[in-house]
Amino acid sequence: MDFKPLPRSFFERDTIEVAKNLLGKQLVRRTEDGVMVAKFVEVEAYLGESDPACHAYVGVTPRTAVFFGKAGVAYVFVIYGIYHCLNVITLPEPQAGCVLIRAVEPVSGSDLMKRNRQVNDEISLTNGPGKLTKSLLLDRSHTGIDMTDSESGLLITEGENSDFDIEVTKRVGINKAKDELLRFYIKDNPFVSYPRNPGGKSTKAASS
DNA sequence: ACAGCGATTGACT
DNA sequence: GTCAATCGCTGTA
Repeated sequence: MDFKPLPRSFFERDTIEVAKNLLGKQLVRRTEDGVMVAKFVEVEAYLGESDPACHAYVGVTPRTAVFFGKAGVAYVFVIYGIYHCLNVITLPEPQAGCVLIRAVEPVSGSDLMKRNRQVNDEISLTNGPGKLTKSLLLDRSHTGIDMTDSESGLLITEGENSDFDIEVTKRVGINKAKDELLRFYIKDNPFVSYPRNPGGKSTKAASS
């Protein structure tokens, strides 16, 4: 199976722009057991050194070095010692920023995802940041993978359509900069995680 | 070396 | 609605 990844220039833009434009695009995950494809339906923007909620707020450390490198690279971290969260690095080097992938919708390979996560329910397969990483077999070892490389085991491609509304709300589960409206998701998509729309606004999908 | 904490989830009252 | 699981990262010593 051959996939054409989005170019690095797509990710070398303002983090909010990248976040909104990632909705509807597709994540391709290749493993020894098969290929899984999923559509981005919910994301959050983390704005780098100026954003108290962003890991890169503390500057360059062993963990955050990847933020200051190339855009389009994966950053996966462990949360609560149990779950993993997938992010995509944004902005031209050496600026820091990332987009957290909070939910995706399976496009193909959901049988493999079910096996990876030991569940049968389609919705609960990928409707949360810790759930989708388990379904797609992602962990810290994937930090640094270039998702603009067609040979990569993890890459991002164009989506099927961009005909949807985008809703905007506060980010979920954080204690710093909690009022910033930096969570974006596809309106009415069943794979979007809780909470649905706590005082959010709706806008038309941005093209590209 | 070690204490405190966290971009979550699932189980339980 | 509440709460615990569990460990990598960071700051402090």
